[in-house]
Amino acid sequence: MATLLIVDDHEIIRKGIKSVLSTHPDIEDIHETANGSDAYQLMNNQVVDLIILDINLPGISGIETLRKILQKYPSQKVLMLSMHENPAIIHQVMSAGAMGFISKGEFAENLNDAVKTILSGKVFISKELSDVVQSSQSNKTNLNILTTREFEVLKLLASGKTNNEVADLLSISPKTVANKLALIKEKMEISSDFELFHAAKENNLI
Amino acid sequence: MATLLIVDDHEIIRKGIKSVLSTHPDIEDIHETANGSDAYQLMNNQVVDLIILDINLPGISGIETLRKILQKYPSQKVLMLSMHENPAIIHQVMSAGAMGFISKGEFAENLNDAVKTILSGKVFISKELSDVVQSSQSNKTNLNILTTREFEVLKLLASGKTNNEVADLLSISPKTVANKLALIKEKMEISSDFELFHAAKENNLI
DNA sequence: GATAAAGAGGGATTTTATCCCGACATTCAA
DNA sequence: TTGAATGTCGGGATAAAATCCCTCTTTATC
Repeated sequence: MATLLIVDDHEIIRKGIKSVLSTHPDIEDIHETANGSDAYQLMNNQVVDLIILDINLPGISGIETLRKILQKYPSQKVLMLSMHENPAIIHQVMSAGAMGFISKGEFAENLNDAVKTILSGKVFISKELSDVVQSSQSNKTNLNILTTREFEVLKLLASGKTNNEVADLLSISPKTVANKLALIKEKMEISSDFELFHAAKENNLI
Repeated sequence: MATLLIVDDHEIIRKGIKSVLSTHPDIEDIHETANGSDAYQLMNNQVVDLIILDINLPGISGIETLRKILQKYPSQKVLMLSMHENPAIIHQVMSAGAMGFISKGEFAENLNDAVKTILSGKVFISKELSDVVQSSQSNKTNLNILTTREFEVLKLLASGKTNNEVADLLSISPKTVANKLALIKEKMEISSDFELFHAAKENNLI
């Protein structure tokens, strides 16, 4: 028998998860919290076999929470849950030590499988998602390839600043900003501002 | 006793809704579909007292679905459901004839109230959200103030087209496109492209 | 018929974008 | 330790886009 902890700020999702898991035979107790700090708190006096952790949490993000928890409890099993299916993020959470990733779209079908797989000590990612991650490893649409300075420029631009404002903030010439932006676009294989915006958003820069 | 129809592409959400409503005494039957067309289909041979309709649906959007349904069944009670709390969208769905709006954040607390209120023939919006809508009526960050042509231009630009491409598509001068864009930004009180993309995305233009 | 609002676009100027280049610093391996 | 590679910063030139202001036509609306 296993103990679970569900961390998600939407009660509706928590109820949905519980409802899906209600048919699962091996679960004896399900705790829930609405945010990362509460989850971290709860773990002081409660051992759980598996944490189902949403990525988009208010306050401390799901990924930060994951890191914090694994730092203190390295063997803690965590299944990450996200609304979106962003390859870079999936890669990020798996590298950080999560035992599984599941998107809300495939949730209902795969959750019981995922829980069972992870409880038995194995990693769970649905075939569809692992394909997505695989194919994204080759292309350049992730931000890892950007230098720190490029990243900085992108972050400021993505937050709505103009070239000139960014130039002022970083004390460099507007010309440099424009040049960096061009380089960023080239590296990320992006042509329109729109795609750039999208990428920035996907990577939680905004 | 009432019959319900839940329309949401995420099974997890549908289960959550059902779970929350399980304590509701007046509901006898709950149907569910994953998209708008299925919902529309189902209504041919099934009368439901209330539809709980997600705004972000694959294919035909929730708002379009709402319009289509109300056109055929003008007295159909519909409670709209959204992940976000965008004043412009709330205003839009309520104007379109929805009987209520509820965001996934406040879902668990307010759903039973909302269902009860709407079934009794009254409109439901939580106090928090009605305040939000109220205060947004004064500022210009919604798209209702755009003319149809401006809207068209914005949609094309937001989809990643350049000024010149948009000009070609609409058979107008690139100059006009630029002028319209400036006007759009002014009306929406937006300075950067990124904010514009943001607004476009919030309003489901992308 | 007058007034207002929407659509289209010219003129001039500033800001960005694009591409290509050079200067300088750091890092890393031969 | 000396290249080679890479990162950072920007100039030059040209093209595209944005910005602000103004004119003109069409279409409602009163």
